[in-house]
Amino acid sequence: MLSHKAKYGLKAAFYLARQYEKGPVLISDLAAAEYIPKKFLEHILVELKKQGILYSRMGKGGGYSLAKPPDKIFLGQIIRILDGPLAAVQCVSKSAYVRCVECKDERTCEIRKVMKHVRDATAHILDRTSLADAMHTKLTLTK
Amino acid sequence: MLSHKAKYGLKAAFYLARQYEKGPVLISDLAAAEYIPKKFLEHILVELKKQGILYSRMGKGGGYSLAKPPDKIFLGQIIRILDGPLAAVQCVSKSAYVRCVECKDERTCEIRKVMKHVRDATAHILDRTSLADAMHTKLTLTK
DNA sequence: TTACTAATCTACCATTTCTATAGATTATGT
DNA sequence: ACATAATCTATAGAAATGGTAGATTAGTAA
Repeated sequence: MLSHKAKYGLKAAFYLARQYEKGPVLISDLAAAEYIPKKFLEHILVELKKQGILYSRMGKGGGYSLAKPPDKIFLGQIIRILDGPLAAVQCVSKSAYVRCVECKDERTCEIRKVMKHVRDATAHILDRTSLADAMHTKLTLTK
Repeated sequence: MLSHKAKYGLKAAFYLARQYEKGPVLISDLAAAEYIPKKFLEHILVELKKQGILYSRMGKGGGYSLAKPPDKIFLGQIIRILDGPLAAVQCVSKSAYVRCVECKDERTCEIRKVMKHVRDATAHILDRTSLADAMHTKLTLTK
């Protein structure tokens, strides 16, 4: 399950994408517009800034904006920053591989086999869908 | 991320699948064989039994076994029972739909759009892969 | 009917993670 | 110098997670 944190982060990113090149946005405005607790949002934005997704300025006329154009920011990046690896089991993660302690033989582990497929399928979507894609493309909603 | 609970549950299910039609298996044996804390495993097995995945008998000669053949039990069922819905956001779940409180318009929500794809992709895999499939089929490991 | 076996039930607890808030501080523009 | 707006540090409540303990009930075999 996506945490609130990641959900808020995505919402913020989309909001900033809609304001892209229209000047910086105040945390307060963002929080109010997307119904996100302001103080919580602060933490989220700082993390996204540290990872190069957002840009910010202090003081008068300051605020937050995207550090890159909306078609260069992918949902997978944002989710990994805020929720950690996409993989359902760590032994199948590319960005944060860790061997399962109780695993006797990784090569024959059925769970690993299947979860690797799942990981690849979700990464395939989330690492190719940019903010711009999600906003503009009419993604065919399967039923 | 898959919880330990679900991981243990899957491991237990695969173990019982390998013992299918060879008589009941003791919780203690299962726990020892798969390195699962016995008392914790108890809870997991009960849940899987309640949902019709497993069958059990008390007393001498008792133990646990699969309630259905390994090709009739799908990983998605087990994971849902132990970890809840597969969907990353509830508003996209088929088995446990809940509207997102802060959502202004579900039809235009970008997060929902993308996460629906992700849900469909993972459900497509997990609801079609049976214990037997995962054990026998040589699933092509994508790279 | 007694003894043994093995699952079941109820309750509890420690730890971590998640979500959120408070207040002081630092940077910036005018 | 002043107002503004992000940043930093610390904290705290709530929920989820992982795990344990002990008494109880159901079934088997003698």
